[in-house]
Amino acid sequence: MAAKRRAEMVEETRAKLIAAARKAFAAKGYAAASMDDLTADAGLTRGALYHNFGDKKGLLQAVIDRIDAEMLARLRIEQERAETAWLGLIAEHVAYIEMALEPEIQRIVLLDGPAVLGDPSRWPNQTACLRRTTQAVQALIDEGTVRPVDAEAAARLLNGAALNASLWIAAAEDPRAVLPKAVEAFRHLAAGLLHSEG
Amino acid sequence: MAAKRRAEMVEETRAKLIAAARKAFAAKGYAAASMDDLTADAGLTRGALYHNFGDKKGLLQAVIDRIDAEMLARLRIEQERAETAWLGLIAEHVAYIEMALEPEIQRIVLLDGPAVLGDPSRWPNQTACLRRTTQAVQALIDEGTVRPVDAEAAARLLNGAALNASLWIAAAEDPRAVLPKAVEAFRHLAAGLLHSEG
DNA sequence: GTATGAGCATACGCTCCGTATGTCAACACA
DNA sequence: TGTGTTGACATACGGAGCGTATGCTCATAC
Repeated sequence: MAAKRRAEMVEETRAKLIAAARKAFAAKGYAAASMDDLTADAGLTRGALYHNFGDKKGLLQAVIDRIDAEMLARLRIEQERAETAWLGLIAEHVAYIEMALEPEIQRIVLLDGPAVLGDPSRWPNQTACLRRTTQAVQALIDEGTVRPVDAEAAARLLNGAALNASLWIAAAEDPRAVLPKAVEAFRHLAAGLLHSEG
Repeated sequence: MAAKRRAEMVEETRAKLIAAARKAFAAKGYAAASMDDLTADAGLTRGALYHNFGDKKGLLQAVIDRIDAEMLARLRIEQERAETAWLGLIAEHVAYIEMALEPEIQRIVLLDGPAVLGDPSRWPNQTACLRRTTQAVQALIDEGTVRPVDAEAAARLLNGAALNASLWIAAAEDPRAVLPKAVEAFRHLAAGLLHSEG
């Protein structure tokens, strides 16, 4: 048990810090979360934090990267379940809307992330979710299902619509009641990208 | 010139503070903007600030209210120019996309605002822009132009799509080049709300 | 076995926010 | 016109938080 490898120790402390930060950022928001508190909560001090992540923003970036990876995995599952590529795209965004209902994702990834780190498309990780949507749209264009629009533009708009749907739902008194309304409206909007079948 | 009314003096200091805050928030972001600096820039001290706006968040709220009012006025103009209500809705959102290109609006209203004050739909002012869109959509549904979806849902999604389009454009290397792509994609998306004409 | 450096803790200074207190001018009223 | 009162703002103070500089400890290399 004792005498662990150095690399293992480091990975362990990094994981502990990310986990503690994730909890603190979700609960209090990035600005109100104290580095002293969250490091102590992980059984460490700010020294470990600055050594591993450089500064507070670096820690936020690490937390977001981790959450983004988890989101990507869940989207992949939704997409693979669908019968067609188009239905897969829709299913992904419905899943995106539902995921954004989770306070953790909303607060950290959708609110504080852009405010602190700038636009997601500039992040090092580039938001794997967005890349994935862009590729999916491009594939649908290539197969002739979707109008020949700019794939990245369409992806950004779809993600934006889904995102705001989530923010709206989350702020509603009864989130579960407005969710179907948002999903329906999203389906109609997305259908605008299809070729009109005359 | 001298011996102004008390009410005038107050309104003047409030205006000076809002103007200075607007500049500082846009340039450095809300978190990095120092209250000492921006009040000094307005020829005042933090005393005036806390007396008039309660705290830093109150000042941000006041700044956003002011910008929001200006945005609303510009949207109104765009809408009134259009020939039909539907085209007016499109024109408004195109204008919204273009407005969101301005760093001031992006930084203050779209990034820091939601992160600091929470979801816009919960703001006291309730984002006049959003209310306006909702009403416009409802009117289009009533006149039979738009499918019978939930008006607020559609409004949120449209605004969200436009917002993300703006963020994307602003982060692009050549904003003016991708703007038409975003506008085109938006038109297609929005068309999904129309009744399919068989 | 020792030297070296990584990994983390401790200590310090600086900035900044919010509040409590003080001061002065404008208004009300006699 | 003189005085009390209150609003508007400045000044002073305390506390918290971030980032850096420094110190300690142990694993790895040779």
